Amino acid sequence: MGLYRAETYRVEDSVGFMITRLRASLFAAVDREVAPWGVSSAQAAILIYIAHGRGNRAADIARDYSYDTGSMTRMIDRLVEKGLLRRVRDSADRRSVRLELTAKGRELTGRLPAVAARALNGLLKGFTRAELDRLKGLLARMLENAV
Amino acid sequence: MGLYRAETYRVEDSVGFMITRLRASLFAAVDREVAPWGVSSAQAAILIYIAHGRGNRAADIARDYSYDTGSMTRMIDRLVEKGLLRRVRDSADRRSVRLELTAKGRELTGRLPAVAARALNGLLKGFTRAELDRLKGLLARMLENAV
DNA sequence: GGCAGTTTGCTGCCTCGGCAGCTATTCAGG
DNA sequence: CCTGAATAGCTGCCGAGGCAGCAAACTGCC
Repeated sequence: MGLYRAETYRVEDSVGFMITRLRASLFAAVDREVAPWGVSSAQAAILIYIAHGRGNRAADIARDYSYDTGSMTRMIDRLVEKGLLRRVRDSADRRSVRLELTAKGRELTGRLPAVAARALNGLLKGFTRAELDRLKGLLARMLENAV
Repeated sequence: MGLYRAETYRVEDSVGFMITRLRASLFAAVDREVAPWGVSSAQAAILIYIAHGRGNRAADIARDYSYDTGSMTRMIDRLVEKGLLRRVRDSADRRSVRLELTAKGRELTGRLPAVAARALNGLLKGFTRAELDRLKGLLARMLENAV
């Protein structure tokens, strides 16, 4: 019925296994670069999101990244504590908290996309543009199948 | 120089972002199925590894999954506590701990590959064998680039 | 206006995983 | 045989996420 079958299932042959290792390797590469700046790869992703202006409420980020709102609260706690982010209560919808980059946060965030691009390019060494597009197409189809 | 550039970097366009979401979705699907049996997707991966006989020491698993040995210790703690695994000190090399499935562990582990296959097939709906092979080939090349 | 249902964010509790530091054991070279 | 290096596992500490439960605020419908 499907491409994988229980009887022949091998961990090392699983797309899930490969994806898991790739993710770990990618995050580790970014972490190595941004750790001296006092942030982590996960924190960097949040900062980039806000800087790109795709939304600035915790709920926006949680939805787009399909993160848990509880995780978001604590993630923002850490970023606020580091002086990179500011919580501003929304006067129109008093449930919401608007997130704003501080000057320090903006300065740091400017350097982050280059790190992300470098880490990705490291994994994509030897790839042509067409191969990257093919890969993204396949991954996008898997994501559409995901709930 | 590379396929990704800092100036045009967009999170939603990043292979890293896609991989992260796919991994989360896959693990969540497995978790939903195995949670009633009292284990998690991460624990299931360990059990399958041992059942397949590719090694039965904590260090083997840590190396093959590139896990931290401290994480392994605690993971094994949880599996032992659930009565699925047994620690047996190796008499030949007294530093090592051999891991053995209990009867309960063997019984459970027999059902796990089917769950993994089902979850993967869910994400791969609509994929041909050739497309899966192409995807695995691209991911394998990225893994070779990884440290 | 009032009530039900939804959304937003927070909290406690849990698993997962990395890092650094430690002990015990084994191994390799002199 | 002895010393130094490598290996296996354990521990404390931390960040990351999911889940359930909560209060406050908003929305829609009557």
